[in-house]
Amino acid sequence: MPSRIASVAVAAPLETPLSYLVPPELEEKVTPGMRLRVPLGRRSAVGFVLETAEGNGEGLKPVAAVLDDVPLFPASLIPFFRRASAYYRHPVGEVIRSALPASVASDKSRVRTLTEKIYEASQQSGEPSGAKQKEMLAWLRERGATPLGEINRRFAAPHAVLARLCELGYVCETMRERRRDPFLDRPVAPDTPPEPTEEQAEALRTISQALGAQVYASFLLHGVTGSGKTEVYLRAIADALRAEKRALLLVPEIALTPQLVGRFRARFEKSGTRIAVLHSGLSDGERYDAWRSIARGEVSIVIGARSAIFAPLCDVGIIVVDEEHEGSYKQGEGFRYNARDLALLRGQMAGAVVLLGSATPGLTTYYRAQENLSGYLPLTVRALDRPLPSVELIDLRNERPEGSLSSSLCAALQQNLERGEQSLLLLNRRGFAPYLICGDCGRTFRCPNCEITLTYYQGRRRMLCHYCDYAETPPEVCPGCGGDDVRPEGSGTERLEDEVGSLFPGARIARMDRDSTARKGAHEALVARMSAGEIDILVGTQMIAKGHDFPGVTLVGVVNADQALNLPDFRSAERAFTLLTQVAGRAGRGQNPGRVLFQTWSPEHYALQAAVGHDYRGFYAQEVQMRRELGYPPFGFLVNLVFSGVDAAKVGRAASQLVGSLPADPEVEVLGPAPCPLARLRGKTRVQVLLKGRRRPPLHRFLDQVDTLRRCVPKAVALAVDVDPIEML
DNA sequence: AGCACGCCGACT
DNA sequence: GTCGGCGTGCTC
Repeated sequence: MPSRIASVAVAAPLETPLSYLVPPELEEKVTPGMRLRVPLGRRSAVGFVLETAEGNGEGLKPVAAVLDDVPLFPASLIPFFRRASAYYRHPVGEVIRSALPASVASDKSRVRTLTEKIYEASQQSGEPSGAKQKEMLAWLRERGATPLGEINRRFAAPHAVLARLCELGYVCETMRERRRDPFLDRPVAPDTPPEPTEEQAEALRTISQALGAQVYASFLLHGVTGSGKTEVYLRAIADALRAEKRALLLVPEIALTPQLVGRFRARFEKSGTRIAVLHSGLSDGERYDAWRSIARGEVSIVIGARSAIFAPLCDVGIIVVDEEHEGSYKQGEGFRYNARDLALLRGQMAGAVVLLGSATPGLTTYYRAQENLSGYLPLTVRALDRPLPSVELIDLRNERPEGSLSSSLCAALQQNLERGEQSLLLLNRRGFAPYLICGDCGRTFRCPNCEITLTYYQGRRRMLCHYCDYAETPPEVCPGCGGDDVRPEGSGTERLEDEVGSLFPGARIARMDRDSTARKGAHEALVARMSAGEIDILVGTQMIAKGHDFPGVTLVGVVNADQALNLPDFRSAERAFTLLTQVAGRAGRGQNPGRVLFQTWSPEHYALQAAVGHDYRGFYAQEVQMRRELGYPPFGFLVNLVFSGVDAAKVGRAASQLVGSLPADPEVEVLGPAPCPLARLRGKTRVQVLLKGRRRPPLHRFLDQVDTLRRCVPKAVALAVDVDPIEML
């Protein structure tokens, strides 16, 4: 006898979905996108319905319960989840679980939907007799539907009055699901859209045409810093909304500031367009509310970081990825997806326009545009015709400064202070010093769990590991030789801040890095102080290079421009060029022209030379040649297999064994096993095997072999498959 | 991931 | 003899 069968992605590392019998009384509710409780072995688990069909239900267990009233995501997203799962070699159930807000994915922490009472003036004309009643009714008539919370804020003890107004029929009371969203609480004034420049208008015409065609198209919006990419996003999205479509905007987490959200609200809210903001600062409840609201179709624009690519939005017309080159779009563990790449996939599957924006596009993105695999929309002119800042290199080999700052950089800072203009100093390293060393015996202090030195923090008198939570108090005397000359070596932002403080005693100095912005609101506060001109010199890590427009900054100094170049990674030149170009772009955004100084030991390096000349094309030409010769992206594709476990011998054995059993394949190069650059992390030994292929399909077929062989990897060794890795530390 | 089964060492 | 160690394998 045929029965209803549901294919369920269980939130567990199972390669395939499981089939369950749908009891007749649940048939109506078991539809794609629904969350279920299903029996799994001797326990039960959460699962997501992928599809249902008629079939032979013999031997199948029945669905235990349906956990939602409405699906958590539209059925149209399911093929997308499946493709993402196949591409990144990660179980579908886990893919869906990491897509959903944490509170929904497990049913341990159950989030209750908050409701609130809404009061609205009815059609009934006339006036009540009481003065208080009159006042409140007039207020409600003017405001429209108002939640009780707001009425409470305006009127003291409104209950009796409200009840009477309802009784008389002047006001109706309804319940509504409450939305909690800190970004959307503050009022914003509508903006006046600026007239697009010629280049912006040209880009918008092209995008508009693609939107009209209602088929997939991708574009690179290549705009120098300050050229007005956001205005293009705003207008392109407005265009999509006019065609009854919805929009998704991805931004790097750091850019998720009130400013950006504010610009979108100012542009769209007056027309009643609802915006949802998904960001890491949301509580479980807030995230859940935003998600539900999107799933119910109440939202037209979703703004969010990486994971927003999975937002349950229907009828997506346009997906914008701002700062598409950013590494933060790649999730570094678990389900290791890249939201930028998934944006292209989702756009393809939805027939949407995908707009990738950057001043320094990722090499692969630019290559795709060169090969006409996507459209190319250049913005070369800075708004208000501001010139690009002048960039100079300071050769540290000639200067050999005593502290971190060369005399030229000091002089420039001094000059800027005298003029009353602001400066940024970039040093991409947190803490006081990267390590402590004993001056007598040379002993350094390492993390017992990780293969790195402990970073010294002078303010806190602590040594901290930046990878695990390990912390210890620095010793007074060297535990090895008893010497008392234990001293910090090298410098980080904390030391630089001190140094700058003693060089310029009168200056107002602040520091921006992950440590100084850990507290909620601290980052925002620093940005506000900087914008208000209350800081003369801002010292910081790459955080200062991103997302902010400080018009008062006319000098940018990079303390160690080589740092990014010396990482063991084929992308180090690209990363250095991007960082330097981005930070250089912070100078001279206001009235006065900008000046940028890079301190370096290798001034001849092409990444530095290109950054000096604001020469993306020059950098690209050099870099692409190297990539072509070595078969790196975009001329080849990589998959990194990372083995890790507490027992070093087992990890090594598992890796060698797997590599030994892999069949020879002319299309795939197997490099390794070799220790990861961070050979030990959080107490686990890590070994990697890098797979390299000139073409994607054979490489992915090869991964089927890996999937088969991974069954032989003992449980004590974890194997992570990282498709298109961007950091291999 | 759980959770059980299973096959080897020191205990009532 | 059994309590429990964790290595291996399965979950519709």
